[in-house]
Amino acid sequence: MDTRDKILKISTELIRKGGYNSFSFRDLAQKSGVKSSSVHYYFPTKSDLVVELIKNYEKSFFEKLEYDTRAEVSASKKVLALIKMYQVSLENDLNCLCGALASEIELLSKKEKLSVLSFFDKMQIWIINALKNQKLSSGLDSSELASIVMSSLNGALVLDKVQKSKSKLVTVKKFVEISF
Amino acid sequence: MDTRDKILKISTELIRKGGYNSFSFRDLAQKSGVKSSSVHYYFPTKSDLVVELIKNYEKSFFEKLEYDTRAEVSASKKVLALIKMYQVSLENDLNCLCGALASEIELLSKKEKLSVLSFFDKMQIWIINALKNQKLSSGLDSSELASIVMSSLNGALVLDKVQKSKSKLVTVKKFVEISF
DNA sequence: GTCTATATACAGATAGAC
DNA sequence: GTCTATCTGTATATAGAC
Repeated sequence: MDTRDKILKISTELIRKGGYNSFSFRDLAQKSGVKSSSVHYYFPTKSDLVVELIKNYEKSFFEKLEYDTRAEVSASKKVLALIKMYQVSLENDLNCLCGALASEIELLSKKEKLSVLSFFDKMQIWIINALKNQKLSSGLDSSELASIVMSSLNGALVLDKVQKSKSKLVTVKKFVEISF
Repeated sequence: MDTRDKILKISTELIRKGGYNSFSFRDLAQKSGVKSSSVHYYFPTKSDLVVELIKNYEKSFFEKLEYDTRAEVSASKKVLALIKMYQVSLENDLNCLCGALASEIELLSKKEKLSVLSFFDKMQIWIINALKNQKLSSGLDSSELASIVMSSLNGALVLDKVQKSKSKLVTVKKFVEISF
């Protein structure tokens, strides 16, 4: 992996652990084996770096999701693949990148905000699409159910990192299994 | 309000907007009309300040919740009062204090972590208790339903601040209304 | 209880050599 | 592409006067 990719990888992980203000160019420099001026060579400002890393995250997130559900037809199996991705995050003690940034959305620049928004809009569309033409046993329509899945998934990941013994992600999984 | 209370109020709001690292003692000083050394007079370290403000938040949060549900007997009405509190947060463009801190839990000191944990443990107990002896139409038991409510509530607040047009909190409300 | 003044460390960012 | 060196500003925190 070249220096640029190392910087992107390291900074993504740091945001997922502690948010936007939890790391500096010096941290990135040290962890990627160069000096901070070299980090600025690739990414003039922190905002440039963050915008790019969100785009990368979005791309690889949905590519993986598409790949993992390429053979699935049932709504439940598709959504379960999404949940699985959150469970992998939890196992690695990582937040969702955009979830972490969303909780400090007011501090972000316009471009950063729009990138975070794009991620969640895509996720919502993906879930709604997965639920299409599916008989739903609850009293919610597919768009509402998508909302609940998305909210609970993002909330559960954050809470499971705090309340280590009570897996809320597992409960979301059960909820999906019995709802559709 | 005296200086100490001002500092607590201001810092709570700042964390709810941008997290632990989004403000400094100088910010607090400026906004409360004193110098930063005076902030240190009340709270020697930032951690001292944060631990105290979490405790205050927890106390007033559950006092309000108890007060708002003092006359309610139905599980649904009780949980709706909790949801209402999140909706008020959203209207004021504020995260849940402990939600904001939870998403950067790894950066916190032991005492801070335990304070955040205490808040969510209390909330979980409160919801489970509200659901006690309630007939549930979904296939989840009361403790599982409490998990879903808690996760979706915390997730929805964060997401609603990003995706302004799609109120996920409203959907959580609808979910609770039809579930019990 | 609030101040001035300061210590020490670190932030984001840039100039210019190699 | 990476470096050294540096600018300017800010961070947490403390000493000591009033």
